[in-house]
Amino acid sequence: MEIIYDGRKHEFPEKSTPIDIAKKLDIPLKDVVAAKIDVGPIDLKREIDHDTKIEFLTFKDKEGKQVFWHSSAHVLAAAIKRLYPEALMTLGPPIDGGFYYDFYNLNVGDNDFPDIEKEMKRIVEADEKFVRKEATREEALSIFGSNKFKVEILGAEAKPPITMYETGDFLDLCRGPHIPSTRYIKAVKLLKVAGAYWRGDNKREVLTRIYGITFPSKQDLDEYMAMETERNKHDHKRIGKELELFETSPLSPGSPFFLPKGAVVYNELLKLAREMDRKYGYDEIVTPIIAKSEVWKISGHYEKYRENMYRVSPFNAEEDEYALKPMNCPFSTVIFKSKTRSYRDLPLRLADYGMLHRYELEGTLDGLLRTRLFEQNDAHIYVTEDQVESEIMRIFDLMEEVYSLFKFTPIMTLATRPEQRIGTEDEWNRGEDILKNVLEKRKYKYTVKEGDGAFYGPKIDVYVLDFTGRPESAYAVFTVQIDFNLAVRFDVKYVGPDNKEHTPIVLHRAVMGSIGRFIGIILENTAGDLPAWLSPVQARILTITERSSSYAKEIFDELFSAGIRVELDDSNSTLDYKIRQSQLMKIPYTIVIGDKEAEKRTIAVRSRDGKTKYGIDPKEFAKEVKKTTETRSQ
RNA sequence: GCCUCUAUAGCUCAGCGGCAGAGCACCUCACUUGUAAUGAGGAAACGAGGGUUCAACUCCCUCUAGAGGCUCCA
Repeated sequence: MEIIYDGRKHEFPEKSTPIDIAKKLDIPLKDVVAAKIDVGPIDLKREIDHDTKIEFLTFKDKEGKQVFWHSSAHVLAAAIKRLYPEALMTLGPPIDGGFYYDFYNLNVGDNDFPDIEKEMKRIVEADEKFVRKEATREEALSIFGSNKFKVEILGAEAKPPITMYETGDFLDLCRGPHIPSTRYIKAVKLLKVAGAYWRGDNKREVLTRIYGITFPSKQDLDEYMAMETERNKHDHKRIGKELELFETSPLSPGSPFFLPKGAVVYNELLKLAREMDRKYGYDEIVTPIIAKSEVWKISGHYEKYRENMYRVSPFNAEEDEYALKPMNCPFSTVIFKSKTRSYRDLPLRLADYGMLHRYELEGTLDGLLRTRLFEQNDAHIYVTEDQVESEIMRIFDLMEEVYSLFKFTPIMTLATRPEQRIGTEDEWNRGEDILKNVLEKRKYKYTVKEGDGAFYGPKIDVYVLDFTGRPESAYAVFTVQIDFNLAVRFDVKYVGPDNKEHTPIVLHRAVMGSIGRFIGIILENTAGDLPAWLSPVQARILTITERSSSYAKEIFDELFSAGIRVELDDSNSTLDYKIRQSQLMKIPYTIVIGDKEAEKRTIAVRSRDGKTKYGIDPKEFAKEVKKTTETRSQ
């Protein structure tokens, strides 16, 4: 078959699939589908619209979803145009979970959704065809000239011929492709309305962004809604409240208050962090939480980061300004410089778990995941140039050991040189090469974020997905950064084998992002079913009647002195009730004590999945729990 | 910081321009129970400050806090 793409003819075997074509021409699959409209049938999961004979991908394919939702965005825009003629259309792309469309000069809230949805359904039921039209730039400008956003698009990126799609009385600039007709959209749901900046630039116009999702059947929508409900169960803020782990208070917005149970989890993770750091050759240091702002002026952060710092003046205004530290970096230099260092001292690994304060903007706070106060399991490693790679490998060894304890799906990114940066091109080249090299050697899948590095060096970040696997809700948990800046700024030197002074390179790393964030991520991933070693209460003892109270107390004492985190519930409510409470608190082991147990001096152990074992020896149980706690097995 | 929304009891949620409602949790009493909610009774709330009104929890404004986005970010 013959395919015309970009003005040139390409010859393909008759049975070529769009995937083959996309690969050969090195273009996105969806463009092939668009091109294919004029080409004729190709063997792929597909549907053909019986009226238009247009072939399109089914909703089941990822590309098909994108096409479907993109078309839905057009339907939304068409509905808005009818209901709010004064609104200006801008852009409306498909996204991972649906689509959005940005409007200028539109003021709606979610209470308007029912009306908009109704209008969309009207368009859907009208069975409007998506008709592709072509125009020259001049023709397009005459059509969209009154819309400055469309004019900007036409000026900036659209290459002639300009393509437009018409749906009924609605015409929009669009590359396509689209589904043949609106009638394939069987279920419509608008999700949320949000403000967004034109071109993502917070100095440009604020647009009204409406998010929505559509499906080819009502049933798909129902499934989606069920999934959303399930997702809600994984919300760490909810879980934190229900399991009595942490609170938030207007007394200190953005700073979590860990309750006794939450503090147990917190400290268990700190313990893990310390054990790992010890194993991998780190020394822990403890440094001030507040210091003269001078420090950040030297480091360069003051210039860039001042707005996010908690700055304080002591009693006399003339005194130097102080600031709560937003990062630990500069303090490790004081430790390094406390004596003359030799190349034999390197790598020097200094771990610092200091409390950090960053005045994050109000709208960005998010439970434990984004806070104003947090504690990183942070470290700074001073290395010579030829130690950089092996040291980063070692950091990843540590990371893998920690992450193997959790069922995480990590996403890795390599962030490269930003526009505003310090250090030589040569340093950046070498730094980025080393990071790339490490990623390749470890066979990690990663994406490159061009220009996203720190001003002082490139970095690798690791994000963890929540249980729905949606990348937009991923938070960075791990980071490793190469820093060309710190040692220079603070005049840090070591003596090399040549008996001359050299400037070390500093590596920054954080394994858990912050302890609090890590807890949040774990809660989202487990829905609160923490592994026994991390559970604030590992076992709860329930009595069936008051007759068993004294034996239950004996068991409690025994487990407690064995170091197990145990609770006793000998209240006089029913067993069913107590079981339910224990289950709701997600306690790994529920121990039931009745007459039979007291008589035989055993316990009955119910695990979280509802399975119960009777006649267990309490000593054996204690031993088992202690072992799983120490080895951190599931 | 920007956009939209929200704020009623410890929690989840009703409600209305004219006396504040429920379920769970809590307290008391009864019940003494074998693997996900025993029954009865009781105590407990309209985020803060202005304004409109005879009257505001309800309408308007400001503030504070929260949710979801945007911009940021461990």
